[in-house]
Amino acid sequence: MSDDSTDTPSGAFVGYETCPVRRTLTVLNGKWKLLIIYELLPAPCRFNELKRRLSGVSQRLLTAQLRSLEADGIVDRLVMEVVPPHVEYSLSEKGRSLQPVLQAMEMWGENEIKNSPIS
Amino acid sequence: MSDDSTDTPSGAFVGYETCPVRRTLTVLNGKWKLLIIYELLPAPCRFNELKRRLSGVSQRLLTAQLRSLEADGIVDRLVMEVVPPHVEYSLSEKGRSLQPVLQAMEMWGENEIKNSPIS
DNA sequence: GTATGCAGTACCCTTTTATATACTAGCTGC
DNA sequence: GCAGCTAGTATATAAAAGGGTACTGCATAC
Repeated sequence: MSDDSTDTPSGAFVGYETCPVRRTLTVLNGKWKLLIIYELLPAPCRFNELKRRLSGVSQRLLTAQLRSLEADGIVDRLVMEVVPPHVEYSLSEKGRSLQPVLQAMEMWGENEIKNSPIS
Repeated sequence: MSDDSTDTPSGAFVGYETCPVRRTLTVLNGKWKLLIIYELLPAPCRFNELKRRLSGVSQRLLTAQLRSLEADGIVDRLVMEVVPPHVEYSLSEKGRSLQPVLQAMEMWGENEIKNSPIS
């Protein structure tokens, strides 16, 4: 693995520095990230409640994706030093600014469900 | 492996039948799918040109994701029986209707690049 | 005759995601 | 005392997705 200037961080698309869509997809790369943001849009949420609402994610993966979103400044993590532990996840301003993306997906999905219902 | 009603197709989110966002994310699940749609938005494109423009995808994966998008009715595949082979990929109406999603991502990415440039 | 382009397929390997379990630490409820 | 709650970490294993490269068959280009 040579460390030349064409290398991109793990999971990043070539050209993510200058292409807006590639940049966005690099940040949102991860199966659960958009869903996490979607669940946090209406209100902050604690870890276990988030896990229940996502129904299907393991705590291992949920932790990893939350940490990644936190590192990218999308999600804020507020730890209250009480017993039992209380950790609240919320969207940063940067995270909330993704709302139009989620909204467009929601609209497209609504149309899809109407036109091609599953059962 | 029991075949009860909670089973979902491979890659699908629990609740994709009724939740619009889960439904959209299920269709768009795949690292290159949104980027493929983005590249096809302005004009149809042939296989190898698409591969060059995506720069980073392997032909194996590009084929697989195009087939999946075709199965979901997002992309149309037009084969011209000539030598050398000429296969043109284009967006269906359903595919073009994803433009607002890409547009929202493009706008978010533009802002990101402006506020946190990489180099 | 060798090189290149097209649109893939076949084979193998690595990374990511999924599942499952055990463990932490203090507090509450029984 | 023991179980259960919180929000994780650690470990192991397995399945799924992603990635690299060689190869095809026919045609044109050199």
